[in-house]
Amino acid sequence: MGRSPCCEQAHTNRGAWTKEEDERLIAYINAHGEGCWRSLPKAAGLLRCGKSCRLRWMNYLRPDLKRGNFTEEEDEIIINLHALIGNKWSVIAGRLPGRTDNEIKNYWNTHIKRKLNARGIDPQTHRPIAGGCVRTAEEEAVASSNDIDAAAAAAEEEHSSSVDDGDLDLTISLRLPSRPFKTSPDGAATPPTASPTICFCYHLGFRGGEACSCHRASSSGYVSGYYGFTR
DNA sequence: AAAAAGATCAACCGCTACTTT
DNA sequence: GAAAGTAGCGGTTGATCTTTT
Repeated sequence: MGRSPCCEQAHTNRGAWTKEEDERLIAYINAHGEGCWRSLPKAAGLLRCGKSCRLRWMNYLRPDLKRGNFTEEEDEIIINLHALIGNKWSVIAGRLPGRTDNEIKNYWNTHIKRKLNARGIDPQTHRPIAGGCVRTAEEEAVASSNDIDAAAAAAEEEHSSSVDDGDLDLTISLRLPSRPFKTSPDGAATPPTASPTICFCYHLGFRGGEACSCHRASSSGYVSGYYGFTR
């Protein structure tokens, strides 16, 4: 599918934003609200692409942003959530009011990775470094689910003790194919079309505890992951 | 004081998911 | 159902700042 460029490269400014550009963007959004980023630059009189405007607003100009160092409490929340859901920076940011996904991503790469390494923990797997033993695929799968449970429990404990707006709840279900793979004349096996899935339903502390969005299953993936939230 | 190395973070790029036609 | 348009996400880059030699 073809995509048109998000902006006319030749007629847009790039690089650092000037004070005047910031002021224009703030004034425009204060007057008209967020929305339709593509047409915003023209309407606001900015020589920027919509993407750039959105990023600038979301990460630096929004009035509800919290600047300054991360607290120990925030560190632990980030670590626990990362153990649970991986590099879902926007989801993690959603649990830290005033923090942005970009800020958390940068903080993770510059501080927390090192912090975990210093603790002897692999930042990607959240397992002790220098394990040494080799697991089979089945053992790996079981171990992974146990790790997720542990991370969920840790995150829930952390969350309930430090964040005042809800509980963390993790639900994991596994759905295996109820029908066998089809075999084509050339011998190639193809999955059944009834979209068998392994469904991960994460509910990260949103009041109401709505069930996951499994009904929105990806049509392309045999294995799918979901995390659906409500406030 | 100057240069080099390392750390930080704002911004861009490419992609995917979602929505509309 | 397919194509096109848009918003948002995550990875990466590069400019700038800070620390070390």
